[in-house]
Amino acid sequence: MKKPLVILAGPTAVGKTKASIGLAKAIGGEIISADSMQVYRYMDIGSAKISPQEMQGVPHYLVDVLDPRDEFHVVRFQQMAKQAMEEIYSHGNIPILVGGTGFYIQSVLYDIDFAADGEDSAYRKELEQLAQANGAEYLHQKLKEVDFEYAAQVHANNVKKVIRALEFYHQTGKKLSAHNIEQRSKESGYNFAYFVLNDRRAHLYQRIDLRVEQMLKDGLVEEVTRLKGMGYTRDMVSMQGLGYKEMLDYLDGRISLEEAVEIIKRDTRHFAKRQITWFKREKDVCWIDKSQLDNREDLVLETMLSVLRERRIFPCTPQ
RNA sequence: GGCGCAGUAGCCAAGUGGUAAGGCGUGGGUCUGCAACACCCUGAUUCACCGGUUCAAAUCCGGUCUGCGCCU
Repeated sequence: MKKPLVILAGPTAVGKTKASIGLAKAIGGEIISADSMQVYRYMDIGSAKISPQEMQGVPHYLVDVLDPRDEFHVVRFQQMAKQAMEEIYSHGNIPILVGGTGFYIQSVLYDIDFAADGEDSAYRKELEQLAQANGAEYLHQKLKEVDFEYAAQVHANNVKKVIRALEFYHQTGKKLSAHNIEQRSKESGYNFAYFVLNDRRAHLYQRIDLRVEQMLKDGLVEEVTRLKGMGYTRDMVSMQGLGYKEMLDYLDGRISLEEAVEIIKRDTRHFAKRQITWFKREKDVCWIDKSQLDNREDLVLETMLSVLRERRIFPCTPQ
């Protein structure tokens, strides 16, 4: 019997957090954050982290658990999320995965096997230097020799991905392209419902702008100043988050505050667009368009509950 | 009213006789260990309008309109 799993995803600033609380309370769920920034401590404003009051007693996992110095990536997320799910199941509750990082969600939903053991930083560095010295084409050519199919898929300019594919081959002796095909064909081991909360593009963009303004009022500059003072620097994954890297640029005098704010707004819009693109090709997704529900939270919740009942993830309580 | 300068895609903008660079935005997409990352694709049958010169005009000439500046 497959275990139940509820997913609530969507682009940044649609209102996932708010919807997630109502949902959790309605079905007796506990929330696992699928967010690459809210895991970090001290990064509250810029990551739009849920506050303890907002949680309203609903248990949350993977929020505030890492130091900004720590590395965070899919594999780590997958491990931590699975562990949290075990705990939630042991309580007899339903885990709700809430967040906007599609890749992270996919990693647990389909239990993707990332194979190999960790990264080979020495080898990576070597490849990076090769790319630097001989150009991206050169590295892409090398990839062609070991994994023609993957090389055909990935653009030579996408050095990061080319390096990973080469590293994968270096570590496992297998082609990443073959591995991907294998993983892609997997069926989910969960009885799941995958909701994607969405809104009209123009309205979403408007919300993003407003939210960035609000972050400023809430003290984003002060937050980043504090982080900088604690010794966190831009080469850390955490400091590459939206709103953080731009504020560091401002604090270092590279750009004005106005420029930083404009860049944050623009890049957040770009980000939201990319998120939507991701969810569009995800299969078995249930889209919930807020604009078609008059932006009413009760209707959003009711829509989700009816799907859950239909799939028998959340049993209809006998009247 | 007179003189001068300007008018090129949603915005910025190159091009000054040979068949419309580029950037930004927008839209679409890729992604299987950095994913709030990285990367790819994406507009002008036409250069304010009308007419003329020329084999050929965004580019030259005349007129009209609009904006800006100066003068009266």
